[in-house]
Amino acid sequence: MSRSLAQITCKGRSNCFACDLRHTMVCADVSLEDLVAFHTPIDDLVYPAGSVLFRAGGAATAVHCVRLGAIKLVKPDASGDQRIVRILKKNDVAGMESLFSGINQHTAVALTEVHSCRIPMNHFHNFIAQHPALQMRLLERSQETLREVDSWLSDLVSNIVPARVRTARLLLRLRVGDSDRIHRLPLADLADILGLTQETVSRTISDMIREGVLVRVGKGMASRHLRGDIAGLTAIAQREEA
Amino acid sequence: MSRSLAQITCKGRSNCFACDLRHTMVCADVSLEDLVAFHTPIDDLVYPAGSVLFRAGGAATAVHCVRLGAIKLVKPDASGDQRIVRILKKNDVAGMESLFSGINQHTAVALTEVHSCRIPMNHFHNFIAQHPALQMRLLERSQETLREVDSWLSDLVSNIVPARVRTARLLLRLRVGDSDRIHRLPLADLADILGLTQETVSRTISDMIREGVLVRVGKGMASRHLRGDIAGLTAIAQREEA
DNA sequence: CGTGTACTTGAGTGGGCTCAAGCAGGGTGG
DNA sequence: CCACCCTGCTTGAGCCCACTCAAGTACACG
Repeated sequence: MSRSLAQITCKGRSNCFACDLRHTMVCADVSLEDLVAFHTPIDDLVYPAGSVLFRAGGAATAVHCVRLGAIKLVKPDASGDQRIVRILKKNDVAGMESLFSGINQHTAVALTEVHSCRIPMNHFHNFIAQHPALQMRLLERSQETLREVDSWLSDLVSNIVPARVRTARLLLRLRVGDSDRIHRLPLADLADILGLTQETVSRTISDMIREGVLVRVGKGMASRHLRGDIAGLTAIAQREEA
Repeated sequence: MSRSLAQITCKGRSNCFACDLRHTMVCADVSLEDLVAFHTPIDDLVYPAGSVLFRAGGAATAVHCVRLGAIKLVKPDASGDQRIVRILKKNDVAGMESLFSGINQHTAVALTEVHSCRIPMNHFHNFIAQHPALQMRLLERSQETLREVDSWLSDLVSNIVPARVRTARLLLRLRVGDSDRIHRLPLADLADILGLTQETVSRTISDMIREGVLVRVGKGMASRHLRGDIAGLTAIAQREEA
């Protein structure tokens, strides 16, 4: 089993070696030999926007490493209606939360086209068990996620905080990198994140556009981006009545 | 280093061997010998109700294993005011979220008298590094916490859901075991969890008492318990207009 | 017995929800 | 190319739940 790395071209299968995420993802801290043995059953998949990766309540058969695009994790509340609890981007792993329970906690829906590596759950389990360094990495990641969710809780969904402020906070989190471009999710999604109605979010954003804090980029409704006055948004986000 | 276990009586220090939590906590999956070496620097502490175990933003010097009582984790939001993001009970570990960052994410306040084992952070770190089984356990725990927080998000703080419903859901989570007794936190705490005002929570609970879904136990305000009609509360929690 | 803390209750207001109509753009089929 | 619809968004009118402000009560403690 000592074929050269270059030989590992995988038809329909993922190629961890060519992956630019190699050092930040699951694979990091793992030797190349192990990786060769590991990566065999991993599928390299493409999901169109809107498709469902897995559904809450179903058996968790795999985890997905996101290599491109964004995914929303939706959780049904005690009375049935859905709530977005997290958004996954490049480098995130979907399905980790079912690692031990075996049952999906969330429904995962692709927001954009998504490229992901699908790792069968039992395979993943075995692999983790054999690589302590990986365990630490996953633990660290889990804690990161926890921190993220904590601030969603305190920043985004406090009813005590006015809709306008929370919306500004969310928009700031949807920046692409450090630019002033902002991902424009469908209203329904923004509403499901903030716990507001579509109408309220629409009004709030329209107001901001009128004030010039936000600018529509392009003109069609197809444009999934806004341009934002970051300083202005930040002021609003801190309740400084911009 | 082979003194008998019984000899290890620790003045002011914790005694893991006598601990009834031995098999559910950090210590589980670890050999007794390792434990002897490990437990030396662990302090066995008692915090009175209301005291602060650690403060958000400060350096994380230790983790606390809760052996008795309850702790609230409070997180300051982007504009300064505080929000309760989690409640820790027996068997939970406070401070885990600073394991990698080194900085406390939350302020931890004792809700009741709290008995905890204080494990210095660097010590904890070393110990984890040497015990893979422990890593897996911590990972599992971290995921559990994540699940917990997710349902706080979807069940408790959706503004879309009326205050009455959310309050019922929270009360159900504050049951002691499977009984009909319910921990009665101060109004201010309930409000900070639900993202409501004290007045609203007070009115909601008073209504439930009038309807008989809740019953005050004892009479003084010192009583930190209620008795609840679980079926009734469950109905309300599911929006079935009970 | 007075003071403080926690809770209760009331009156009035307002932010965000509901219901509902209207609009834009982008497909699709004729 | 236009007519059509369909989905996503906007905007308005009215209402109601929960907030605000404020006064009042009950118990706990010194």
